[in-house]
Amino acid sequence: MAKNKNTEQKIFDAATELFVEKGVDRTSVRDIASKAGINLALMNYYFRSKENLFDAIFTNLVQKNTKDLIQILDSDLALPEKIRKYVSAYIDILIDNPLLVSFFMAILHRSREKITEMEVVSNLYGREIFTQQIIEEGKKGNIRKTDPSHFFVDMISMITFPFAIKPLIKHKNELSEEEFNAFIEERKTTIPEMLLKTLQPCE
Amino acid sequence: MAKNKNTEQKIFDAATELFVEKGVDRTSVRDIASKAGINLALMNYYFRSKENLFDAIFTNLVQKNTKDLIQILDSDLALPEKIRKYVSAYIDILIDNPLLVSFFMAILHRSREKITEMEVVSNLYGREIFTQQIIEEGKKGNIRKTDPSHFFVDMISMITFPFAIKPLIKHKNELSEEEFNAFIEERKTTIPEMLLKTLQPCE
DNA sequence: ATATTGTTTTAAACTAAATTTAAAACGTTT
DNA sequence: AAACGTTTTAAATTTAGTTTAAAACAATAT
Repeated sequence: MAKNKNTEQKIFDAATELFVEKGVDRTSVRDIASKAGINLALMNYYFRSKENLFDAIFTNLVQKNTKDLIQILDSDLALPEKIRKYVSAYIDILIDNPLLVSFFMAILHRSREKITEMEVVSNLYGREIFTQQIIEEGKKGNIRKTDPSHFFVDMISMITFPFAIKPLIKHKNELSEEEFNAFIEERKTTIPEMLLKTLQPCE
Repeated sequence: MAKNKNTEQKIFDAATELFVEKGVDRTSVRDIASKAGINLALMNYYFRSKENLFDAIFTNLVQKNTKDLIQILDSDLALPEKIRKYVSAYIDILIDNPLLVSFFMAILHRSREKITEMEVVSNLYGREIFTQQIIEEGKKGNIRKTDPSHFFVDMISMITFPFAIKPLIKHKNELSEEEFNAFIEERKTTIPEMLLKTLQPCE
């Protein structure tokens, strides 16, 4: 009974480490088995396939890291504060978890449709409270009338995409790793600035 | 002599079609050979590897489609007009070439570094004239002083990323294919609006 | 016209990786 | 300790990409 959980966990842990280290595709099931000190076939016994194992790890990783994000969107903070916090928290997560970015890329690559089926991801998108908040504030005239679906897409695009093209940004701006991180840190203020400016009612 | 070009082209065409249809990873070299009606080994004879064939197709595709984009950025149009045209042209390209998006994802997935080495892609990024224009206009006080590298990243993020997460957007907003395209069409105006608003000097 | 040389094509082999199978080992329950 | 379910193992199978060695073909020189 203890051994049971143990083996499954050993596979999970070994795979996680290797996936971070070498990327999903460059990690073979044999690598995982050898690192976990188990037989090759056990990977298929516990997780039906490498793909499945990947999903399990990804789901776990997203779940752990995105609770806060959802809480922020669903909170009763005022829009400016909420947006600043959200952007900042989201960026911190992506800085701390390079794995998350490459996993996301891996999924978008394999089959873009798949992302829809993954509840953990789907859950992050289009929170009702935040959507309503933008509509309400628009009605009240506190902000310019804004389509929440565009606004949300704008926001997550500006947060996420730069991580996807990190090597390109580094190369084109001749940034070291630290300088890239500084660049990203700057975005914690530039992105909310831009978003809030669009929301301004003043013409 | 004719046969020569013929075979190479047949491989190229068959691979392109299959890559669109099933994605790069789910297309085997045997599929390509069979569709092109050629022997398996010819794929390696003409293109050294599947990866190479992929690169050839991608490079060709990008080259064909991005000449206009570069021209717009390098033109002497005023900023507002330039931004509107660029966003619109870029979106049109991505609507017309779903392959471009999935290829881009494929590359970012395999090795994010690779994108840096691909001149066709690297060329699109950080055009000197556009960068200078933003700095100059800032100095003249025509626009708010703006960091061109952030501005450019914001722009391409908002243009590109929504295509990457198309299934998620469709699903969450319950959009049909046509409605998604309409949504994207709207972005031809919302994105420039947002970008131009950030540039406004008025405080 | 035929031999030589270079190019293109073929069939078969090789390699590496994921997955499946069938049986052995282990534990629990009766 | 017998029977049953669970876990583990070693070996086989399958699927891909790539390589090899030779055959077919084409062009040119003898």
